[in-house]
Parts: sequence; C-alpha cells; structure tokens
Amino acid sequence: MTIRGQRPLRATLVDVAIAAQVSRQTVSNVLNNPGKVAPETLAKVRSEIDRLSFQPNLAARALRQRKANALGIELNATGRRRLGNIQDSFLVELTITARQQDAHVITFAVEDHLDPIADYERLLATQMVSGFVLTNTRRDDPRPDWLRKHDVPFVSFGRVWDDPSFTSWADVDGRAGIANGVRHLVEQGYGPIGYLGWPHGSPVGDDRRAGWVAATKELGILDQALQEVQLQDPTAAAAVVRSLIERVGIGGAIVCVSDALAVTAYQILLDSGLRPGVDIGLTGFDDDDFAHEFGLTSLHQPLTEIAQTLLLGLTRAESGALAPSHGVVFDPVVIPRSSTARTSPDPSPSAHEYAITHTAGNRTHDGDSS
Amino acid sequence: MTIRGQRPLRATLVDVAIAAQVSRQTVSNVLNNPGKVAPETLAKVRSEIDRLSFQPNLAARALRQRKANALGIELNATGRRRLGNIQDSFLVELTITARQQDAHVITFAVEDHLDPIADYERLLATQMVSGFVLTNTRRDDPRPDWLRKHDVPFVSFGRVWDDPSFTSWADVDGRAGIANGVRHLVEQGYGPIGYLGWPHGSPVGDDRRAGWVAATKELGILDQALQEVQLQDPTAAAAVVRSLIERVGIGGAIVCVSDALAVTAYQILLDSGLRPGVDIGLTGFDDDDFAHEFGLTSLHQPLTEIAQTLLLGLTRAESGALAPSHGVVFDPVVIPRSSTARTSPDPSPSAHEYAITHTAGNRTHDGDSS
DNA sequence: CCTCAGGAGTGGATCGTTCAAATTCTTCGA
DNA sequence: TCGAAGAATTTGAACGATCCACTCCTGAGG
Repeated sequence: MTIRGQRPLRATLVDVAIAAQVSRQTVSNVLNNPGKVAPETLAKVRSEIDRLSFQPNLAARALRQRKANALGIELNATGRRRLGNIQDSFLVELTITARQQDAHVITFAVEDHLDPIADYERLLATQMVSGFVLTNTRRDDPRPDWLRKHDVPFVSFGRVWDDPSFTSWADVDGRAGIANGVRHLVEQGYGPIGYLGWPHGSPVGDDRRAGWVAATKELGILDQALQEVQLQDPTAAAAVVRSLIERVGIGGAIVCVSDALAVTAYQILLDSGLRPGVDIGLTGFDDDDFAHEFGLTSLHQPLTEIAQTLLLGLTRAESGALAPSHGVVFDPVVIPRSSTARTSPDPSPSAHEYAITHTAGNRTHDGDSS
Repeated sequence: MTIRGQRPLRATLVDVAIAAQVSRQTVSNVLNNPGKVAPETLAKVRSEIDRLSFQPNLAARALRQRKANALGIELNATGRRRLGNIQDSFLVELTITARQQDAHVITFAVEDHLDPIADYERLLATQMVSGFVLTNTRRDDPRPDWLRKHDVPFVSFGRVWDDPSFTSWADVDGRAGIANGVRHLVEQGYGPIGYLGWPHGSPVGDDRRAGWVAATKELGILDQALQEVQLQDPTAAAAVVRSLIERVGIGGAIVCVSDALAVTAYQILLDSGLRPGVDIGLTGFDDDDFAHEFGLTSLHQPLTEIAQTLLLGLTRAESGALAPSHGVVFDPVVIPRSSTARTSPDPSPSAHEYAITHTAGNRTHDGDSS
C-alpha cells in the first residue's frame, strides 16, 4: 500500500506476511522457529517466500539482534603482500564453509602490525562482525588476550601459545605429518632417512622435527647425524644440503620441513647428477605450487576440516556454549608424487596444467579435491 | 537514562548527542556533512566522539540508507581450491584499499560454477553488499550482463570481453609487459630473443605474444622462427623448449608467457649445462613464488594501482556517475633478477627468505614493496 | 460445565541511523 | 525597526527485522 521509492524494491517480510495473510511475526517464526508454526501455515508462508523470492535483510536483522552473522579475518599479508599458499587456501575453505552456515566472511588488514588490536576493535565496533578467526598466531600475540578480555567470540587456526586455557583452536599436526612422511618413505623402500629443517627455536619447525625423531626412533633407524638445519647464507646452505645428501646416500631419502626447502634440495640433487625419487627420495611440506610443479611428494594440510571445525567452534562460542576441553590437531595427508617413486614415469610434470590454472581469463578445473 | 541490557553497550549516536548537548542529526551531520556544521559545534561533537570512542553502527546505517558499504568478491578457486598468486595478492590490495574508503570486503564462493548468478543474487538480496568486483572474467561470462541488467554496481579486474560498452574495468597490459621484458633483455645485451608461449586462442596468451612481436619488430630483430608454443604433453613440451634453446643459442634469451613455463625452461637450461642469465637470459610473467625462489626476472603486475582504480570506479558507479569512456590497462614492471644478469652473483637465491616468510607462526617483513 | 495449559498467532515497541521538513538563530539591507 | 534570506540546528518519521507481552483458541481433566 505504501508508496515505495523509485523502482520496485525487494520484497520484505511484511510483503510476505500480507501475501500469505498472516502477521509479520509468523513469517519471522517460519524463518527462525519453524517448529512453532503449524504445518499448513508453514507451507503457505514458505510458498509465498519462494514466489516473492524474499530474502531477509541482514542489516535489519543485525540491528535488531545487536549481532551480525559475519566473521572477520585478518589478511596477514607478508612483505610480498600475499597471503601465501596456506592462508590463501584456508580463506577459500572458510568462505565455503561459512556459506553453509549462512554466515559471511569479511576480510580486513591491520594498519599497524605492532598494534593489531586497534583494527579488530574498529571492525567490531561497526557491528559488522560478531567474531573473528585468527591465523598466524605466535608467541606474545596480543590478540587472543584482548579478545577474551572483551568477550569477543573467536577461534584460531594455529595454536594459541600463551594461553593454555583457551582451547578453541585447530592446527596441523606437524609432528604426525612428518612422521607419516617418514613411514611413507620407508614403505617405498628408501634407506636412511635424513631430515632437513629450520633452525631450532621456531615452534612449528621444532614440532615437525620431533616427528622425524619419533618416527625414525619407532622404526629403529634414528640417526641424529642425518639431521641438518638450513642456514641463512645460501651458499653455506647449499653445502650443508650437499653434505646431507652424501651422508644419506643412494637409496636413502630426505624429509624436508617445507616445500621450498625441498625444491632447493631437489635442484642440488639434479646438480649432483642424482634423480629425485629414483636415486634419493624427497618429501616437502604444505603441498604448495612448488610441490605440484616439481612432482614433489608433500604433506597436504586438511584445511577443509580445519575450517569446518573452527566455524563450528565459533558458532558455539557465540551461543555461549562451553569451549572444548582441548584444541584439535589434524594430520596432514601424504600426497605421493614422483619424488618418492623408485621409478620415475614423468620427469617434467604438469607445467602446462599450472600455467593454465593460475592465469586470469583462462580457467580449467582439474577436480583435484582435498 | 534508559536501562540498557546486561552490560554497558557501545555508545550510540544519541549518546554522543546528549554528551555534546546537541541533537542526533547534528552528530549525524558531523559524520556525513561536516561542512554544514558550525566550527565550534563540530569541535565539541568530535571531542565527544573521541571521548566515548563512538563508531557508527553500520547495520543501522545500511538499513536506513538501503545500501551497504561493502563489496562482494567471488573467490574464484581453481581445482586446487586456491586463489593463486594473482588473485591472492589482488585480494590483499583490495582489502587494504577498501579500508581507506571505509568500505569492507566480503568474500563468497559460488555453489555451481555453471550458474554463478544465483550466488551473486543471493548475496545482493541480503543487502550486505552494494556492489561487486569481478575477477577471472572470460568470454561468454554471464555475470557482467546480468549485473548491468539489474543495475548492480560492479567493476572488473580483467577486461569484459563481450560488452565493449562496459568500461569500468582495469587490466594488466600483457602486451606492454612482454615488450618491456624484451627491451630489458636487449638492454642487458642478450642476442636473439625467443618466445615461449601458450597455444594460440587464449586472449591473455595472444595479448602477451603480441608484445613480443611488437617489441622485436620495433627493434628490428623479429624472427618468427624463434616462437614456440608449449604443448600439452610434458615430454613433447620439453623437446620443444630444448629446440628453442638451441635455436636461440648462447647469448640469446627466452621470454616466457608465465613464471611456471619459465621455471620449466630454467630446469631444461640447467639440464643442458647452461647457466640461466650467464649463458641464456630468461624472463617469466607474474612475479610469483617461482620467480622469487629461482631468481627469475619477471613482470610484476601493479595490483595496488589496479585495486585503487577499481574501487574508485565502484564508488563512482554507485553514485550514479558516468562510467569512464574506456577501460584502463596498467603496465607490468620488470623485476630484474639473476636470470637476466650476465654475471651471476647469487646462484641459489633466497631459499631461506621464502621458507621463513610463508610459514605459520614465523613471520618476517622483507619490505619488498611494489 | 468450567478451568486451565499450552499451541498458534498478533500488535506494539525497539534497534541506531539518516532523510525530510520544520524550527530557531543570525545577519543585514531597506 | 522590520523582515527576509540563510545558516544552524532540531524534530518526526521511517528503514526492516526481531523481541516481548499479550490474546485467541482448542481440548484435556476435574
């Protein structure tokens, strides 16, 4: 009845109510408490909702409920202004998962890396988000503390190191992952298994190293001499890797803490006239583009599961439910490629596939799920 | 005066009004039309805004204005469920830029790739976004058409091929980029310049090839025989590249349509006992992790500028202003690395930097801007 | 026959902001 | 001195949903 603006606007809840000859509240109940509505009424209202293709206005809902149905995620860009393999993929998974829960993902960047709180505060104040997903947590991270203190619901991809009482996090089990890699190599028949890691001190690096120690010990083949850390100086690093290769020898294998490091080793192998996979096995970690391009066996992080777990946790946190009693870790999955195949069928894998897949204006779907 | 909920809620515009002893509308004007407010009043209100750390509730604003201040961006995930280098970086830039305009970025994924419209429609209907940024546009893309038909503001990263009358897009000038690469190589003193590209037919690939043709012709060194397209079959592709290398010869150089392809060539060079840069020059395109890791000279897309241009365009589109008379293209920038240095000072570049930069729980900033 | 519990649905108020119109305050020329 | 024109500010009325308190109705139990 009311004269609307210029052009016919979107149908509102009242429009549906009028069309279905019920009150606003009943339509609202159909949406939010279907159980409270008689079956016939439910059907009638629903048919009108479809007919008018009504969608509730989320701004109105958020205003009334004093709560948005969106979550914020800080784009933790590195110096190169990119998320990087893992965060990139995680964001995709998070977005897909959020959709299934009728939630939305809002990205934001912090202005001052030394004081990220200001930006969390700002976004929260606008009431656009009801909670956050943290990534790239680190020791002395000010964010978890602040968020808890202000009763802001949040979950974390990555352990929350400083606060053991916070348990709404999910992470990748680097230790189990590397251990899986070691077992895979042994199953493939590789001899001594060396480890190429980061310098001691980084939580992630130490966790992964522990996997190598545990798995080799379990299999009775632990040899601490086959462990190397990569050095800052590229030249020195190359020497170190070369030496490790020699000590492992033909038939042996090297487990690397990252794909990037594995690629370095890969090149040095070729340079030494050795065939990765055939002569010496090689594994990386993260299953990134390097692994894909070079046919490196790698450990794929189960980001789909992590995103789902986290989002579920966030929902619970918002409803004030109890947090889980401990964080959750997921085991990475071994993606076998030619670098751990004793016979190498495909020396120069899938350069074409990469090129096409990652270029604007030209897409294919290779259906490589999980 | 009113008794609020459980705990003290966030300050509202009315709270500010009371504190500053003015009316609601005056506070609103301070925010949206500072020019209409007397200087003293302005100062007084602003000080109260600061004191109460008031932030307008965007849900309320969106409701009243019938317009959100957020834009939607489809995460165009490939089969590997990742955005990839370019989209990843673009999203970061977009988020940063949006912030400066007090806008927010909402990500979403489409359920059915064959019918993306449904999801654009859905998000729009919730009134959470006021417009969209398209990426990965292609021929026969149904999105631009639909959006225009429904008067939805949008801009596009990548040309809108099917509709020349739509001019709110920005793109990378692949042609100029490759031409820049060719010139860089010639300046460095490289001899015959070959081209390694994608098969004919892809708009992006053809555009880039044109750059090689134009630049070599301009320099009087065009030799169509030095052109190769990469084939589907990896083994055949390797042969093709090997042959191209031979024809170019020592002192020559190869311009590649992508970093991935350049890496392939890089390996084949090494395999043939040739030193990239020293013996044969090599350039890629996109400046991705491969380029960074292997010291490949590459063409960096100016995504910061593109994001800024697009966001400005979106703002204009929303205010009903005229669209620009033509799309905008930006020239990629040559990032010189060792693959185009006649003397190679650093044979195994920055493996460490990569490893640290891209790993959770361990971040550095290398300040590599632009 | 009457009471009463509980399912089903209604009407009014409300969330925090902006728009539109109305009001008050200033300034200044006739 | 009056009044008109503007500037500065205030007031009333939405925006579209949900929450709350209430009414209506049906049917079981005393």
